[in-house]
Amino acid sequence: MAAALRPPLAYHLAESPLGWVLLAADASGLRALLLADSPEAALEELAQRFVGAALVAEPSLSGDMAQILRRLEQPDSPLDLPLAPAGTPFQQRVWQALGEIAAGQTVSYAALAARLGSHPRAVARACASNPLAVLIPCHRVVNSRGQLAGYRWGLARKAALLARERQPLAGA
DNA sequence: CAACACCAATTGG
DNA sequence: CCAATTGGTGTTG
Repeated sequence: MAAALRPPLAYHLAESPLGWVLLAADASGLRALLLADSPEAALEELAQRFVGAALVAEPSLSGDMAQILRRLEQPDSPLDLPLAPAGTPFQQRVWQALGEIAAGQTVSYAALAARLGSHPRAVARACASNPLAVLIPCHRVVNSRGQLAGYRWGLARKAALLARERQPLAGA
C-alpha cells in the first residue's frame, strides 16, 4: 500500500510584514505555523513536516489567521486557539518552558537547559524543531552573550520579532 | 534495535 | 580565535 495515509491537514496562507505565514490545523488544533518567502516555500516545508498527509486549503481558517497576524503586530494581543504541536516529550517540555518567557524578554540556551535539567545543545535542537513559529516564542532564546544565535526561519525574522516585542506599549 | 551524522551552544586552550 | 565536548533527534544499516 501507499505510504500511511494520515488525517488531512487544513491550511491557510496569508502575507505579513514578516513574509508569508502558513497556518495548518487539524481536529486537534493548530499543528504548524510556518514563515516563508513564498507560498510555495511554505507549502513545501509543510509537506516535508507532515509527510504523507493530505494538505487541504481551508479559507475558513482566515479568522484564526487574523488573530495570528494581529499578534505579529502586537505580541501581547490575546490568542484564542488550541495549540497542538507534535513533538517528543522532551520537545514539549522545552516548548512549554518557552511559553513562559514574557514578551520582550530573552533567555539563554544555557539558562533554559539548566531549568530543564538538560543541555544547551539539546535545548537548541528542540527549539529548532518548533512547529509553531512565533506562538512558541523560540525567537526569545539567545546565546549566553545575549546575542542572537540562530533561527530556523532566518535571523532577520528573529531580529524583527524581538525588535517588535521591545516596542514600548505606552511611551516609556 | 544499533550506529552515525547533524546542530539555533558552551567552555577551555 | 579554534577545538573538543555534550544531548537529543532523524536517518540508515
